[in-house]
Amino acid sequence: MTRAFYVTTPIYYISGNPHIGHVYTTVVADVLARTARTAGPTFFLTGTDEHGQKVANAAAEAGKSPQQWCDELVPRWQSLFQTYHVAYDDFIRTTQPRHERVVQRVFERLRENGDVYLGKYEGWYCVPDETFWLESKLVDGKCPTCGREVQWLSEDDWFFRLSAYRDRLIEHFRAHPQWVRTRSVYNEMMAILEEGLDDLSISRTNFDWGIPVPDGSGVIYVWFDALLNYISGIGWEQDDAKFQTFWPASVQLVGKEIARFHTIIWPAILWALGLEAPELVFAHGWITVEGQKVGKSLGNAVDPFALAQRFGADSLRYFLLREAPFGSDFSYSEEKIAQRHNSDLGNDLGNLAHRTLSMLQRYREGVVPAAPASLPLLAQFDELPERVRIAILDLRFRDALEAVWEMVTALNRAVEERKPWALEKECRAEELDALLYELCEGLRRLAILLHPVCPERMEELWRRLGAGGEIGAPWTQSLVAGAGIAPSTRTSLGEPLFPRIELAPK
RNA sequence: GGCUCGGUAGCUCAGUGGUAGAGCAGGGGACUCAUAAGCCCUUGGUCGUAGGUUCGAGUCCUACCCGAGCCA
Repeated sequence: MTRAFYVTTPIYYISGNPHIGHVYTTVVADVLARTARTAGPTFFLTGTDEHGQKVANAAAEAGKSPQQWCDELVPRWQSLFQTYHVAYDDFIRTTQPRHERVVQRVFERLRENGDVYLGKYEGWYCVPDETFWLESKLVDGKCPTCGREVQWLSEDDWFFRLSAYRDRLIEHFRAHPQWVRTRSVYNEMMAILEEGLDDLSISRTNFDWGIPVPDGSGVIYVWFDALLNYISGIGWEQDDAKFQTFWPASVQLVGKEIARFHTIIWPAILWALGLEAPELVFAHGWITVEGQKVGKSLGNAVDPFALAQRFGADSLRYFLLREAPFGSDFSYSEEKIAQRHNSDLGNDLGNLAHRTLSMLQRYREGVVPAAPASLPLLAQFDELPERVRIAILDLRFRDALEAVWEMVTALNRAVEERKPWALEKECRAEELDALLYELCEGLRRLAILLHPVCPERMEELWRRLGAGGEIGAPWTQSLVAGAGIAPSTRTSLGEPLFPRIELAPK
C-alpha cells in the first residue's frame, strides 16, 4: 500500500556552529523516517551546504581554506545528530564530487534546453544573506533583513529562466492547495507568484568558492547548487533504481525563511529537468527563547549539546514534538522542557513502566506470566497504531502523542482499579497474572509506538521487558495478534527511565 | 504602505453556526505497586476590542488594537 518514503531536511549552511533550530528540523525528519520505515522503504537525507561567499569569508577570518574550514565543522553537525539519536540514511556535503558532478550536469542540461542563458546582472547584494536587493528595498542603503552593508554587483551572469514557469507554478499551487504547508506560507508564496517572477541569476564571478560553471567562468550560485542536493543525494543520473524509487520526495522540511527557494525556484528547476515537484514542502516556524528569536547574532543561542546533556536527548525530542503543533513558532524554556519531561515522560510513562516491572519483580520474580485468553484492556487500542502512523505522516506530532497518552493513562488507571497488591494479598493469582501480562504487553506496544520519538529510551525499555524481535520492525509484524510478549520472558527493573528533573528555583 | 497568519481558562493549545473543551499548573479526597509518581473529584474563561449578519457566532462580515511573518 505504501510508496517509498523520502524525507529531506535543508542542508545546513556551515558558517558557524549548530543550534537548537537545526536539531528541531532534523529530529522531525528523523521521526518521520523512523515511522515510515515501519511501513516500507524509506530514505532520509540531510547534510551540509558548504559553498558561497559567506563560508569563504568565515574561513578566511579563521585563517583557513574554505575546504579545511568545512572539513573541520562538518563533524560538529554529525556528532550533534548522533547525540540526538538521528538515524539518517545519508549525509550529503555539497563539496562532494557526487554532488558537484550533478550540479554541473544540471547546469549543462538546462543550458542546452535554453532554461539557462547568459545575461548581465547589476544590483545590490547582501553577502551574509546571499540575497539580491532592489535599490528601493534597501533601508538606509543597507540590507533590510540584517542591516549590514550591501555590495554593488555588475557582472555577466548566467540566468535561470524562472519567469517561464510562473503560470505552471500558479496552476500547481491551485491544483495542490496542500502541497505547501503551513497555510500561511502557502498564501505568501501565492502572493509572490501573483506579483510576477524575474529570472534568477545563478552564477557569480566576484569570488570563487563554489562549483565552477562548466565551460565558462565563475561559480554557480550557492542556492542553485544547494537545492540540487535533494536529487544528487539519491543518485540522479547515477543510480537510476534508487532515484526512481524515491523521487519525488514525500516531505521536504524547511524553515519558513527559505520557503521561497523550495516552493518557487525548486519546482521550476525540477520541471526544467523533466522531473516532478516534491509532494509536500513543509515550512515550519521558529523556536524562540522566552518569545525571542534564537540566533547567533542575538546572543541567546543555546548550546544543543548542553541541552541534551541536561535533559536527555529523548526528552528534548519529545518536547519539540509535543509542546506545540508542528508548523507554528513556539517558545522554548528550560522550565517547559523540565515540566514535559517530569509530567509526561517521568510521571505518566516512566512511572508506569517502573511500577509494572516493580510489581512483576515483587509478585512474579520478574517473569512474564502466561498470556490470558484475551486482552480486554488493550483491545480498545487496536486502532491506535494506525491513528498514530497517520497523524505522524501528516506531521501532526502533537495529535499522535496525545493519542498514545490515552493508552498510557488507561494502563495507569487499570492499575488503580484492579489493585494488583490486593489481588496478591487475596491470592487471586489468575487475575493478577492476566493483569501483569497485559501491562507488560501494553508497555511493549508503547515502546514500539514511541520508538520513533524517543528511540534510545524506548530501546532501553525494550531490553528491560526482554521483548523479542526488533523494536523498529514493521508494525505489521510487531503490532499484530500473536506478536505479544512471550510468557516466561525474564524482565529487569532498572533505574527509572526518565528520572525526575529538579530545576533550581528562580 | 500592501498582504498573510494568529490573539479561547495561570501556561501550551483543541474547537469553522446550535447550550465554552483538553493537558499541565492550583485546590480537595481515597489508596500504596511506583520516580511524594499514579487514580478520583474540583476552582478557573463576558472566546483581543467595537459594530454587523443570523432564530442562534469563539465559529461568517466590517473596522480597529496587539503579536509574528511575507513583499522578485
